[in-house]
Amino acid sequence: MPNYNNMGKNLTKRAEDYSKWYNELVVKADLAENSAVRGCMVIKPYGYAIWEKMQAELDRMFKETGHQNAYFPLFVPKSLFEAEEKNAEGFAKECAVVTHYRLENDPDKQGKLRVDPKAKLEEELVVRPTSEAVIWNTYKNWIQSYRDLPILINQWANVVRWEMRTRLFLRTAEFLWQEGHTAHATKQEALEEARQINQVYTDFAQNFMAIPVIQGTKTESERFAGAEQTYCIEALMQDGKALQAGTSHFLGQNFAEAFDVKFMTSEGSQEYVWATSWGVSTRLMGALIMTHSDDQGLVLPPNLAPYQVVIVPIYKSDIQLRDISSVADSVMKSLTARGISVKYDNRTTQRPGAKFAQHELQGVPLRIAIGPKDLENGTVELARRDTLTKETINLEQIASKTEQLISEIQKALYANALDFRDKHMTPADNFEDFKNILESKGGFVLAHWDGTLETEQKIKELTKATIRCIPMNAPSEVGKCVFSGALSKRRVLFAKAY
RNA sequence: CGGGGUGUAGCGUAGCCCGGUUAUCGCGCCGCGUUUGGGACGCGGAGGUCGCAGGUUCGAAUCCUGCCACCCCGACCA
Repeated sequence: MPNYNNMGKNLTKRAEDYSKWYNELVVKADLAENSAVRGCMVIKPYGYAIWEKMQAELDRMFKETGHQNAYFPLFVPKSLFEAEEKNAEGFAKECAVVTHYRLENDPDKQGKLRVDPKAKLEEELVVRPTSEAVIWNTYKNWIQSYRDLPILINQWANVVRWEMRTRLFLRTAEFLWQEGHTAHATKQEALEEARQINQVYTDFAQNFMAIPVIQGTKTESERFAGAEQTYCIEALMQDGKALQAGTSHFLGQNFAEAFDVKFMTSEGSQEYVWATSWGVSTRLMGALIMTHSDDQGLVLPPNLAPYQVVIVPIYKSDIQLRDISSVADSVMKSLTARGISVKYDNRTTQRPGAKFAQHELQGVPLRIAIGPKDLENGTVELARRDTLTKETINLEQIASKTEQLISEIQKALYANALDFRDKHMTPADNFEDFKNILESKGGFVLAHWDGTLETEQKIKELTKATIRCIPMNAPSEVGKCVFSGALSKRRVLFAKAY
């Protein structure tokens, strides 16, 4: 059993120890914990149930846009991995590599095993940090003609990136994600695919997770290794730091050239195919936690909650519990009939106060309490997690009221997060202001940039802020670079980032 | 991999500088009873190779050396 004592109460959200707050929240809300394996995490059942909700919705959206799921190997032979140079270079420093395939008894240490030196692999296997290499090597055999295109495939998988420093959900050595890999006959079609997925991610984040995001493109230095253009969505966390929440890449013909994937056009000529890849990961759960949580714990948008409503009985005797349970049962039936997910928490081992605290910590959107008074009056108590307010309503109203509140909460969470985000999106027209804003209130800073790598790096050096994206729908506006003073056509989005 | 910090029961900790009975306290856990509309209370109980390995000493959680793990800051990154 998790230790719920003093949970919530201890979570104080101060900027300087935000990471501690965040880590505690994750562990205490029973979502995940550090594993004994370096840099990896254990996703616990409640956390995984949230991930499953996300998967289901994304999967639905991908299929609606014509994609299919498939699965490719975990291991990438080194020679395949290095085929696309930029990509290989970009990931080289963080690869786990399999070099042997057998252990044997250690002759020097009783009962211990050692790697069998005779079992060295001819060619090392890289544990995929991403699957472009294996997939393109496979696509090569699938594509001959323009009639074979497009290929629109998504894979749900785990990947490994041997990061120096890890952080629950945000940056773990192994993480779960989906990665889409598509092949197209024309550049235009591939570009449209990358943009379409960016829009899918945006809709998902905003409508489903209630996380407002800014759509944009990455600067060259922040682009995915091997991509010609990277589209992204950027979200703002409550501590004023930005988080990249999802990316889709237009890969040009780089991978097609590297893996020799050609097709014959309807005119009979040979051409390289055009590619995209895109992904979101369990990092999105980090975004969820850091966007909506408060000092009482997690706050879940109803769309993502493993159960949207919890019913807590309050009773003195077994007979009372029986009566309450029969009311709870009919409430559950009427809610379930409307597609609302409900859990009846009739554990006899916890008292009501402890249950209230636990469900708040776990972010259950609505709580219904039924006690002796309610039995007498034909009422129930309905409490909202997001506002922490309670009201007593008549039993007959419960289903309609609950349904209404669920959609209200979903909207309210988005509206609140959007309000916070907008209040932390500040224009800056000179470097002094720029620095001050980053120091004092944080968040996104909208500033003119001269478009050079030097300026981008210099600003990063001086302020730790990076260009999160060049916003997609930004109006063009003539101005001067906040750092160099050179001419600029539009503002870009700066922030300190995770 | 560089800088800083921390390892004592499931969790959080006191003790360490200045070595000395049976290692402190809270939570949690187990039993019994009373409780149950916001994290219950009483009584009783279990639980520890003080991160690991050496060394100094009559004696080490405490001092010394080495190693390991974790956390924070940097570099890197979904």
